[in-house]
Amino acid sequence: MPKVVDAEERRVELTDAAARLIARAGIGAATMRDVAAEAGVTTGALTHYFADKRELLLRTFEASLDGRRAKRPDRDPADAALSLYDALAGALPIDDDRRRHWMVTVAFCAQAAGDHELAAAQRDAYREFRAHVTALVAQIAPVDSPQELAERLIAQVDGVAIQALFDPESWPPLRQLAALGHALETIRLRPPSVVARSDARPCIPKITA
Amino acid sequence: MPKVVDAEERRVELTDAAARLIARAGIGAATMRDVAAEAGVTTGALTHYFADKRELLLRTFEASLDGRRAKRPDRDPADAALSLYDALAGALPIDDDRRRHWMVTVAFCAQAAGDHELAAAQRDAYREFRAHVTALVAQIAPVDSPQELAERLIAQVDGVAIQALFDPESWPPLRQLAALGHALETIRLRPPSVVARSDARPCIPKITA
DNA sequence: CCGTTTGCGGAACACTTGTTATATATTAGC
DNA sequence: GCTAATATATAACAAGTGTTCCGCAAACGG
Repeated sequence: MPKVVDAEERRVELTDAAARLIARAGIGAATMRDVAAEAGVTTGALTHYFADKRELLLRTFEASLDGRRAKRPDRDPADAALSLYDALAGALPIDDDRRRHWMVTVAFCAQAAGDHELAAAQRDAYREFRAHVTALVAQIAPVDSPQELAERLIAQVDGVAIQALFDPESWPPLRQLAALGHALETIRLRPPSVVARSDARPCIPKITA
Repeated sequence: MPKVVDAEERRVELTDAAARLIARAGIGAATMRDVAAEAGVTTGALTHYFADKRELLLRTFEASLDGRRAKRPDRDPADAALSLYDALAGALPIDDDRRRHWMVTVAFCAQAAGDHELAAAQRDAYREFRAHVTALVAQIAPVDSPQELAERLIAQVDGVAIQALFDPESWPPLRQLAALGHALETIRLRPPSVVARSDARPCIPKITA
């Protein structure tokens, strides 16, 4: 056997370069040659690890997802409130990493239009995220529909993220986090069942009017 | 003078074709020739009305914005609540028109990465929308910060829209409108006296920005 | 009716694209 | 050291790209 090289690790390096390039110069600048150059190789290496550009893009998106998941701080799994906060904060473009992931996501969405398989990947990623947040919400607040509450939280965060992406001046990180904090307050404030429960984990103060 | 033709109207026809194509097959399929074909002309006509492809894309985005604005039902301007509902519902992909606009927006965002001018156009469009919604909110609910409430409403709607775009099965129109309705309830449920924002302690872990 | 100006089809151009094929270097097992 | 297999550089290719240019048809002002 020849030169030993972890193919999967190599793929990560390449998709990382692709992500960097996409975030910096847009999907239009992400040509095969340029991605290869960004990774410090040539197209020969690229085609060796990816069947075609479409697969490169798909893997780049998935690798970006995995990267974000891996970067979630591992907290005490019993503390669902903190985990929920981490999950939602992970979707805010408040540092280069998260901003990069959002750029990749936007580029991927644009490419997914008219491409059934890419669209399915995007949809499934969202569904998984929703399931994750829903489970956390269910642990914290036994509302009648944890899924709807989770969707509301995700929508809130994503909406802020979209605006922050192209108007960072109006949305400095602290402001984004403040918006997230406000959204999380609703867990304690709105559902009457939660207000009644006094044993709810008191990470966020219960506000009594 | 030669054949009389309203240049601006012609441009709208062309950008309309571009928008249709982008929504149907993605930004990648929106080549000069294909856009021309979609409009029933050739590239000669396209280049006659737009300096280059970049300008075509920019105008397509702006035309899509204008088109949506024009399609807002003109209600009694005194009824700010209805106007607010219209404005927000206009951002939900609940019919072909609105879905088309969202597809154009996503494609535009993807292209705006790394392009300062396009990014500015996207940002300004958002800011204008925010100002509009803020004004309506201020008319309805005299909260301490109508802008923050407006931002929250917009974020909620946009977040739902993003998810609905690529997972329409999970987000039929009625469900999207239900989410909007729920978001609007907060205006009446949380009057300024109850909000009590000043003493809301953020007992949430800090994240380095 | 004529000259001029505009609208636009159509082809040509220069270049970039994704992809494929080939050559070379590198390494593991024997 | 030989062989075989892999990793990657390099070059070539065909298709498609945005853009430019030319030419003709149409229609207004005179």
